[in-house]
Amino acid sequence: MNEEERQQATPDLGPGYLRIGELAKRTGVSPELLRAWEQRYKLLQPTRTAGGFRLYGAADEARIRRMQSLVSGGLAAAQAARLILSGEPAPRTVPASATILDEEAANLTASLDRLDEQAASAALDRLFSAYTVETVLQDVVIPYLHRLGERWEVGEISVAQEHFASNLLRGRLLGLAQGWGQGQGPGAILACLPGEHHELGLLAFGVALRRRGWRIIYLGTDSPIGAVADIARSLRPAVVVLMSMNPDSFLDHARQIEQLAKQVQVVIAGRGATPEVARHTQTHLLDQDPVSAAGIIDRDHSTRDDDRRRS
Amino acid sequence: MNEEERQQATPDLGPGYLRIGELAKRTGVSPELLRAWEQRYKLLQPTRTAGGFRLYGAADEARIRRMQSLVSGGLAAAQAARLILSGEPAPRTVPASATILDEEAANLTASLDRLDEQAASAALDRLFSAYTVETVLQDVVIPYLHRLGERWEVGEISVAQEHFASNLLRGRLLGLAQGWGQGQGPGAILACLPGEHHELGLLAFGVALRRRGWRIIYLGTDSPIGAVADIARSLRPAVVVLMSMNPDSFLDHARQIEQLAKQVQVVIAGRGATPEVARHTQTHLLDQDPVSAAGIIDRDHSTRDDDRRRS
Amino acid sequence: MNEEERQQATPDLGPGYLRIGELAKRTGVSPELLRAWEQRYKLLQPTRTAGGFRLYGAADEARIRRMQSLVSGGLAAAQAARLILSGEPAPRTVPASATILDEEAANLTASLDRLDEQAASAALDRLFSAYTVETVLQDVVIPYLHRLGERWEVGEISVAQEHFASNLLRGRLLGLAQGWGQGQGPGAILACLPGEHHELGLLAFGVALRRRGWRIIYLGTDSPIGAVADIARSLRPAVVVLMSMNPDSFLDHARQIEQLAKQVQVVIAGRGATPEVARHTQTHLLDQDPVSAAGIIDRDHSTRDDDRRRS
DNA sequence: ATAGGTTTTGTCAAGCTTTTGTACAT
DNA sequence: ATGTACAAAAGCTTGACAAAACCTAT
Repeated sequence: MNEEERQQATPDLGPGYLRIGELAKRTGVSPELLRAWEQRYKLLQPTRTAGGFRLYGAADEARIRRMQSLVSGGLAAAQAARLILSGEPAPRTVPASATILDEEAANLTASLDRLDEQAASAALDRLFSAYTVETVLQDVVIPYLHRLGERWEVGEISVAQEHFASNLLRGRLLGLAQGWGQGQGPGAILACLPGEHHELGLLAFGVALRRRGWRIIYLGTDSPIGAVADIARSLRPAVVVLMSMNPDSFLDHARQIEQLAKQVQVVIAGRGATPEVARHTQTHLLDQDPVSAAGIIDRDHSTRDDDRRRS
Repeated sequence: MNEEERQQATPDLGPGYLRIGELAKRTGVSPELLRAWEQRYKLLQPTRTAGGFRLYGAADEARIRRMQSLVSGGLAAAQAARLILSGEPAPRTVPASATILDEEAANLTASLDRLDEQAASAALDRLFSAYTVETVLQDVVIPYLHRLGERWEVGEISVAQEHFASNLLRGRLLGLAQGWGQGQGPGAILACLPGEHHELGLLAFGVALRRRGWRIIYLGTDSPIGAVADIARSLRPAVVVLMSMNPDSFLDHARQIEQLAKQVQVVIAGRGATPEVARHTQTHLLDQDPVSAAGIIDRDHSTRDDDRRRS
Repeated sequence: MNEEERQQATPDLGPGYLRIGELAKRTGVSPELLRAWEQRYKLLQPTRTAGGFRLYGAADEARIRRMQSLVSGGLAAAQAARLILSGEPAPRTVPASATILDEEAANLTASLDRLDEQAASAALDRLFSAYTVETVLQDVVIPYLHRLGERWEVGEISVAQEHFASNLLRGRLLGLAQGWGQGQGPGAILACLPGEHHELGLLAFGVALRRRGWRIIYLGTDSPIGAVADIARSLRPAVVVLMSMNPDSFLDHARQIEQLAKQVQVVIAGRGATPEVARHTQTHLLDQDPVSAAGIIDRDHSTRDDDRRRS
């Protein structure tokens, strides 16, 4: 049974539709205990079938969940029941959490390794709800990608695992990227050089930059310089970021890049972006991790802006 | 047989065209069970051939599928049938192929009603990953909050349910709000007037405004005007937004608000923000839903900005 | 009288006047059965020669073909005949109010062309909130992608526009894909062959298949067959889908694919998947649009499942 | 928690009828 | 060509049954 069906099956009206077994399965409270709570505290008053079976409704389910949360919060069952029946709001308990970061990071690695999408997504959810996007990217995602590359090179990991993990992370990053073209902030065009198909780092960079209020125009993998230049001319972004893992990629298109750099600020990134390449192409070099890089670009731009205003 | 032919073969009108074997093949429910459901629950009322063979129509097929979904969702057959028969006033209503938006929205409501945090979070996850933040806020969250309020007034919903839902949604909105003070965009100070404890609308507004690149300084519920004014003086935001559900709240602090409005653009929002209040306090009125409101504020600000540049 | 003579003996009484034997040969329905249908259901009312021979026209042939299609679609003969005689033109599933659909589709195209992320996202939101996922994919996204390809070939569109649009759509599809590895349904491994970097079609297929309850393991672009095989061995999916736009891609790996096809059902798709390739590699061919293809795979699997259970 | 009894629900079987494609005699 | 016959396939009704789920009470 999949989740949607189960949820569909819970209409929020009327007399009661769930038999005790299903209610038990849904809430995790045993049928015996459900009957006990009914008898002892009158917590529930299910309707009955002609034959005598109990039938519970959505309100009953809510009451049970409330009961669970109160009891697990330390209240005695009788008190919890009284509280619920009196209609008082619950004192909410806040589960405090300590250093989940490393734990969840390990979790994520393990989940991705065994192609368990659900577990990996859950781990990412927990991470994103406990830490800032920047922290998760910088301390979990990027390091993970590095290790993924290394493990792949050593043959510790199959291509399939690598693909699976990349695709899942790409999906999450694109989720964070949603709407990153909106707004009034400075614009940035992001592109991978022709032949380059690794885009996760660039995506992470884009997300981090967006978080600082920038407007992102994302061209993605394998983008011809000419196309980037066209767009740059019409959109006049504050910066163009070109990424490649291979230095030769940059050198092969050195002339075009240099040309582009005369019209707009061009920044090069990725393992292929070396000081030498930057010198050759008259561009700026970005060799930090994506999140720091976004910080630097942002700072740079604002100070330059400030200077302009001052003068 | 290909798909089109099969669909062609299922006209959705009239007396019925499928014999029991074919219906069984299509739905995966055995002929015996189909007859049992008919006899026991009157779930189907097929027409008959002269010789007595049952003939089913598309509506019957839909009913069977609904039945399957409910039963696989844990309902007992009798209850599932009752539900289907009760919820079907029109002979031919919409087949359950609703869009994900409606489906998940209904899902969210049901989950929140029965205090099922996990299911509610999952529904929100699906919504946020399938739709823009703006759409989810405008078409799901805000309408839900309205209905929540109405249902609460009518007593259709318990205090616990209302608290549960509010807290969960607040958590999600705060998640979206993460890092919203960063960046270079125009700043906005958001605050609820003293005594005002409803902040969800204001949060949604903040999120929408952030998505347009603004920098949000959020003071939250029950904020003294003096504190707002202090911060406004030091941070010089482009706009200050004051919210309250109660007109008197505004009027009680009219003088302070008017004073504040002389130093910075002040906008009032919430059900308590009436044209009269705006006139009294020399402020601007924002009476749309939070997402549209954010759009208006943003547009206003950029045009004013443009004008300034032009002049 | 031999065949030729018989035909010669049939003077042109006008276009399309057929005697029963010829009609039988054309439609594959035996003369006896044709007469039976005429008598029992009045399905046909052929004119007669002076000697009493039946003469059928084109309309009769059409009726027979319709009858065949309906019957092979599961209808009983009597019902099929009734349907045909009732004179309705095949109640096809009509796309609801095609106007909004087309309008928003045009909107989407325009937005994407001018790199307006916000507008494009909004258009997609409206589409997804008004129509089924299947409808939007089949009637908007897939056609759009086709046109995109064509326009790109003709040079009507810049590479940058193509990249931008692809990335945005990919983001949305991945959003819909969220959680698609979960659940209990049959599993499918999806991969593009080595060298193939177009994945949007495959993503759409995955989304559609997920909507039917399948569990998706997505390997994405440029996946070595070896990796696919590894995973297939350990996960034992119900089907493996390989996609490529280039027939040579398939042929280059024909041996590996054939090997894989011995262990698990392999289906090939994409423009490169030709009947010839399928024969060569002992795989099944999928040449419909992604959404229909998902339907076919799903039906195939359930019927095969049924058969197995029955035997 | 267990024991002993009841309800619910899917499945099966027996004996008979209808439907439908095909065969045969005139 | 016609009309009738026939047999396989598919269906109908009634009745029964057993596993699963549920009840009460100890």
